[in-house]
Amino acid sequence: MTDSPGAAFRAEVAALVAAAGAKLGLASLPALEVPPDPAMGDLGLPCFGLAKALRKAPPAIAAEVAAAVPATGRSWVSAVSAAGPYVNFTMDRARLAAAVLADVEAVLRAPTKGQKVLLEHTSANPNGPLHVGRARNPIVGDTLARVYRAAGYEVEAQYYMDNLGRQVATLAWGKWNLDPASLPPAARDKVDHDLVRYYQAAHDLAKKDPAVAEKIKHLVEQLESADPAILEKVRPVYGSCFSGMQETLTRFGARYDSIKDESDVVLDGSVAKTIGALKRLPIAGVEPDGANFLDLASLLKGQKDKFFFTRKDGTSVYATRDIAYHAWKAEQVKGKGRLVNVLGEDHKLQALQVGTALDALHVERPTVLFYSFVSLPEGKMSTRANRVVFLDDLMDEAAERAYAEVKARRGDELPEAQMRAIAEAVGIAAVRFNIARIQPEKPIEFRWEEALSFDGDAAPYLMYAHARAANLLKKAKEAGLTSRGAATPAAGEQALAHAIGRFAPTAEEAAAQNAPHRMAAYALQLAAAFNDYYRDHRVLECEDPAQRALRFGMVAAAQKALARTLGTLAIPALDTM
RNA sequence: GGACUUGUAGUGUAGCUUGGAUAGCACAGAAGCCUCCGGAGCUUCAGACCCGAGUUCGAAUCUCGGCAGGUCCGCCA
Repeated sequence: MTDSPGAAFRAEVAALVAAAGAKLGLASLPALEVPPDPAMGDLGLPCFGLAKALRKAPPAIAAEVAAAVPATGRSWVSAVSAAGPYVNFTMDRARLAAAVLADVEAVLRAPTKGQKVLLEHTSANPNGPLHVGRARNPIVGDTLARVYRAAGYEVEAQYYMDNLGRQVATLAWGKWNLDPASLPPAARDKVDHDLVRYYQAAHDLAKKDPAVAEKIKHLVEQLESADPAILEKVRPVYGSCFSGMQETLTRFGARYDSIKDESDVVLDGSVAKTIGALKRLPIAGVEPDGANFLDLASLLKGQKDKFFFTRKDGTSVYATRDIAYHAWKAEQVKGKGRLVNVLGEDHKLQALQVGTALDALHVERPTVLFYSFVSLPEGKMSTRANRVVFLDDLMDEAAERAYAEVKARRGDELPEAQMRAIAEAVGIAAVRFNIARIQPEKPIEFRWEEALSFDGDAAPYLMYAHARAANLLKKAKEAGLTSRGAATPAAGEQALAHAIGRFAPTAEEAAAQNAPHRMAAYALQLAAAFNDYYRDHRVLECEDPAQRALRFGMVAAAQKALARTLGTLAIPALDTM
């Protein structure tokens, strides 16, 4: 697999700089950086750090280094120049533009990594509808999965079904024992909204009535031991709740490749095995009442030092089963990949405990991407306090507002059904993008106007750029245009090609840093680059056939690049909107 | 109280990992651009690194201390 043009260029510059450094007798060289203005070059070497060793002013050093760069071995480097204290290297952009024109798919393709990424995200308890506070998990997780794929990894996106434990037990007990007539009406006619009423009522009842609390506790115990009979009895309840949640996630564009039940790791003996292994660790200890713990005082600073992995009766806690689950996951990718988790910041301590335990067991720990909460101006989202925005409602509202926009613009030319379909795509993409573009560790205060914004740095801007390209291509094809016999790419083509060429490197960087929001930033840059080109280069009206073919080819390449980029963000690439 | 995390124009953000050349983008504001390949677009103007020390030739970026917001500190999940 050949390197993308950007990677090949960087490697070449590194080799040239190393050769120049050797000629001047320099042991170490500063890191390359990207100049602020592309007119200066594509990579620059700052010479400040060399001033002390050489006892010369940085600009003089830059001139010397530039002169020492060998003239041979230049394939992607078209110019080397000293600019003040920097040595700048310019990429052969005509060659890049030619590569984009010849085979844009090859330019967009990141080299296959031959590595698998098992990526766990969302994994919400199946006891009620998803709200916007939780929605950041599928957005970050699903986008990251798509970015990893674009970066050349094989990805399995997994949902960990927490089907043991109190939440499911409470839901099931409520469903079996409560009279629907005694419950408040469901917020909407959808199974997860219907079922959450039983969960809430049972939860409230357990707080007031010790007998109910005892019954639920007993059910939890039966579940934790993964009693098959009980499991089969509970499964239809949480299963139908999950089907409602899945409907929401599917509409939201989030896809899973697999679902792993928590009960599996109990049934297959992993949990028992994990408990045994943990007990044998040097840092393991036992309380007088029989509860087992790991003493993490020497490993975690300032946190709770005792991490309990069994109760006094010897049963496992959630975190113990999580360790067993991760040991199982590690086995799945052993020697051929790695684990990535997307978790809310409230799981930080728990992830630290699980990770530390995995280290002690010599099992590869996952890398974890934490996101901060989406809260309301009034405070943290809470269903019980009636301070919550459901994802279903947000998507409805987004689609409704988008419909108003489509209707205003295209009302007299498009059929109703098509306008509805466009509105659905635009509205949901806007909601996703408005969160996806923000660095995960930044807290977000939810405001309807911002979540639903269609202006500026937003999904409709990206979708519009693609629709423009697609529409233009359609007309060009009808006019019989092709990209054969194209003229030589000039500055305009080179600028657009440069933006297109950044796709694969951006995906690789975003994957390496677990930073899906970088893909969103890139998408805005690519769309802006296309809009610049579109503004300055008429295609259909171009008189010169060679120029026209060149422009057609560039727009065709840009359309493909935009479609690929939108795909990593789960934004539909519409041909018309 | 402790640990972790965030603080960038009026507002929302990028850049911080790997310190460097005019801190990028958008909304709102001001002024413009369709005899148009769709104006959900484009051009111009104005406006910001929480405070204070330190390290460095150089700090939005690294370190320390404040201040402010968020999260966590269950033999719950």
